[in-house]
Amino acid sequence: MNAMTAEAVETPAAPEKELPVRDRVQTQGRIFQAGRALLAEGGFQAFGVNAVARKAGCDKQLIYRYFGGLDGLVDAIGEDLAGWVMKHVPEDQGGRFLLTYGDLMERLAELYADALRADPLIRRILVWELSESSPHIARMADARAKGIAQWIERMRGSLTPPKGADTVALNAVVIAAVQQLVLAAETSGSFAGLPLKSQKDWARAVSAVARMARAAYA
Amino acid sequence: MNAMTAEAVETPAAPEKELPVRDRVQTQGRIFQAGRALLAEGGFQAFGVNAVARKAGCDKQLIYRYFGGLDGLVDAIGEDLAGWVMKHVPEDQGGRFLLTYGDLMERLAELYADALRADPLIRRILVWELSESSPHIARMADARAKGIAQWIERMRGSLTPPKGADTVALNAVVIAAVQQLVLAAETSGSFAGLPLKSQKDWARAVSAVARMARAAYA
DNA sequence: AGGCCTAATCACCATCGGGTGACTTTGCCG
DNA sequence: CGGCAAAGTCACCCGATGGTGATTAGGCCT
Repeated sequence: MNAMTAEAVETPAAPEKELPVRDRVQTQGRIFQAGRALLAEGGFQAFGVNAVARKAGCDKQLIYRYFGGLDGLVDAIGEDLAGWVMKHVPEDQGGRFLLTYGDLMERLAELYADALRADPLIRRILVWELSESSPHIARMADARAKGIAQWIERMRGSLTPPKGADTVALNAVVIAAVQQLVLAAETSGSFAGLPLKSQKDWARAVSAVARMARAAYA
Repeated sequence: MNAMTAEAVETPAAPEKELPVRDRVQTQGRIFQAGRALLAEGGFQAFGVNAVARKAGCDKQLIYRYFGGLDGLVDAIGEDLAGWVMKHVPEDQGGRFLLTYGDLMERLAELYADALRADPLIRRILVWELSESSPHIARMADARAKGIAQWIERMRGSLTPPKGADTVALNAVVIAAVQQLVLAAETSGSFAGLPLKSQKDWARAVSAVARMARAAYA
């Protein structure tokens, strides 16, 4: 600090030093975003106190102070993602009329695939959910399941499924297929011989899901 | 060591000490099995040189000597699992006739679900594949994809799919749905509101997949 | 100016991870 | 018996991790 008296005055424009902000909410925000980014980029493996602090450009102690540790940070991120389905899956019907329950399922597959493919963070969290079972994760999964259910409820409108169709199970299957395909695509770029890279690949995959969903309700 | 002269002779029956085996192949086997078990129980997170050595009851150095490190061990395990699909999915038709392509897909879903549910190790590896992409993992995934393709080829016999059906994509979707459901069941016990615990739950889920698969080929 | 609250950092701890070189034991073979 | 190669163990190194107590530095208010 005393070195600034003589020579540092020659560079008054604060060259690189990114001085600490000394603003609690802003620092909280930086930590939060660092956590999100880290999770989105490297998954839960790259997620740790030290890594987050490094990325946020502050001391890890602050993570404990402001979030009560990693668990608290995860909770905060999870809470922020609670309404993810509603936020990221549009409610309109994209100009189409949903005349049948099959139409609805087809649209669900499309939208869900698009939403997942557009959001790295949620993909990582989905994988995380498969890797271990902790309270936070369970809560997040639960919130998402409820969100999906609500979304379907809203989109359904007055449509009624054919008698004898197990809509809960069929919904789950459609969602499961889409989800697995998207997750697998990230690391391997294909699944069971089906390439999943280009936009055309995805059109093909979604079309297959749609065909099955539609047929199941015919 | 010199303490054995006077007092240790009173316990000649080797009470607890599990002396080292000094048999290379057997020790290799113990390491191998320890790796498998560790992977099956705790997933790739619990998998490490120290953990394997601990479980195998030997020094970790031997892992480097006999397998060339963790990577080598993973390769060995992966190689052993190469023909997994063929080994664990029966070839017969369980007394049924597969009259249509839809029958085939339904049977595929059933068998694949059973096989996955019966094998913790393969489930962990599947999750691992979603979590990161390393050469080993890629090789394992590839081998499995080929195995599935071969199995279908064999089961198919002389059945021909309807014209206009994208069999590769439809296969992938069925496999994807089953896989996601099985993996999700392990940690959360349900998926998108569909419970996946009891045998009845599974019958319901597989039935939904089967209905969709069958319908898609109708 | 002095004091005070608090944001932020520093220094440190124990632990565990992967990895390596030197060492000891054992059985076998001439 | 002597010795030698193989099986196995020990003792380290290094870096990174989660976690904590003490300390510094900055703004604000009287």
